[in-house]
Amino acid sequence: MSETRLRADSARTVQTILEAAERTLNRKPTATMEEIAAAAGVARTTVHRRFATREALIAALALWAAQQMSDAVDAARPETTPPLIALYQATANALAVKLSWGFATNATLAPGNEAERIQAGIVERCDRLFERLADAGGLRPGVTSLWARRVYYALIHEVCQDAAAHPDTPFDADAVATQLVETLLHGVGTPGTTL
Amino acid sequence: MSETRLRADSARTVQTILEAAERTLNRKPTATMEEIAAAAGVARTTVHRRFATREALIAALALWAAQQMSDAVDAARPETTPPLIALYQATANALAVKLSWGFATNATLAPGNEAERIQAGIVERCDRLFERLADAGGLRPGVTSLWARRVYYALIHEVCQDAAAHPDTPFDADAVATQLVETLLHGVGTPGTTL
DNA sequence: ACAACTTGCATCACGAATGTCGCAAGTAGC
DNA sequence: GCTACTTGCGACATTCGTGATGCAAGTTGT
Repeated sequence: MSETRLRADSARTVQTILEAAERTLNRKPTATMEEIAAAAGVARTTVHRRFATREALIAALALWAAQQMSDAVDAARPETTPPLIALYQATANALAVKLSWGFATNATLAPGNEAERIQAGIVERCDRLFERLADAGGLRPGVTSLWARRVYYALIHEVCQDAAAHPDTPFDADAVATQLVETLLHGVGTPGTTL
Repeated sequence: MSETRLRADSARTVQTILEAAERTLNRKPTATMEEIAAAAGVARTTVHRRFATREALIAALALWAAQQMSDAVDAARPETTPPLIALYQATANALAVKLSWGFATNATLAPGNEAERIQAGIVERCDRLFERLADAGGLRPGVTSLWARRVYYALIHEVCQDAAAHPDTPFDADAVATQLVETLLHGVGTPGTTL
């Protein structure tokens, strides 16, 4: 386990490649190593020097993004802050990250991946947040914290998909987070309406 | 434009291939023609005889699924039935179809595709349904019919993803549709709660 | 039974993408 | 300035998926 010392430019190259990979794969998930390298402004062989295989590159990308997402959620202190406040904060933070790392956060990973473990950790904290919300009487009767989280995830996904489809229009994370949480809690219907 | 007469077994083969393609590609979107052919119990060359290219196969698959979905929505008479009733009916019908044709309804198509036009038609009818719902006062102020439809689609997608992940557990389309519409209209939160 | 059609199988050509290597040139760090 | 590291470039082998073709065998429909 000898840690090879890296020169400064080397670390920068890795960053550049990861960012370019995200950009490229987000637009076109089947993009080749060639295209990714071109987007990063480096030769294809250089990419292979840093990431032995395509799979390794994507794994590194997913791990990097998962770390960012985990930090973004933690920044909302979901365990201690009042549930609704934490929910809003975590949403705004997560949206910003997911918008920048759309591909990396959705990438299909090989089982046993490190990124998968981190994502599982996020889901866990998210579930606990909704449980706290439920305990505080914030969830309608009949709604489990698990279902709430699934709906929550679905809304985040939808919002990011839409934002990615319109890269020209500006994205106000706070406004979108507000609308998202509002919809999550109250839906789109008039309070009285029912089947 | 001479319509070639087909023998009965030929038509059956096409059906078999399409169903096998759906099954196979749903589990593994990158599956090869070889794997699809194997799943259909035919030789790879036979698949190529029916569908010149892989793209053509997927296009046919998407078209087939889009037709089914369109019919499923129409069966709810979304233009004439009271909005909430139509919404529920269309949901239950659509869920059943989307569960059987998960890959085909999500497949990325080449622009100008026939299936894409049908899907656009569905979206249009769906939007009109939500507009009717809005006109009837069924949507909260501030909620546009477009946002309502986006949330609706997101919920459908989420529910089907989850169902596909647990193929062993039975799927009660009616129960799920009820929960889905309920959540769509009222969200997961307690009525009074707000930010 | 006969003709037309369809399928399976083996084979081939082709292109695309991946991954590896060696060498020359350039750059960071001391 | 010297050394060690990194990069770009060109070349190569390999693998994989696609698509086409010819032929023998089997099936359908009449």
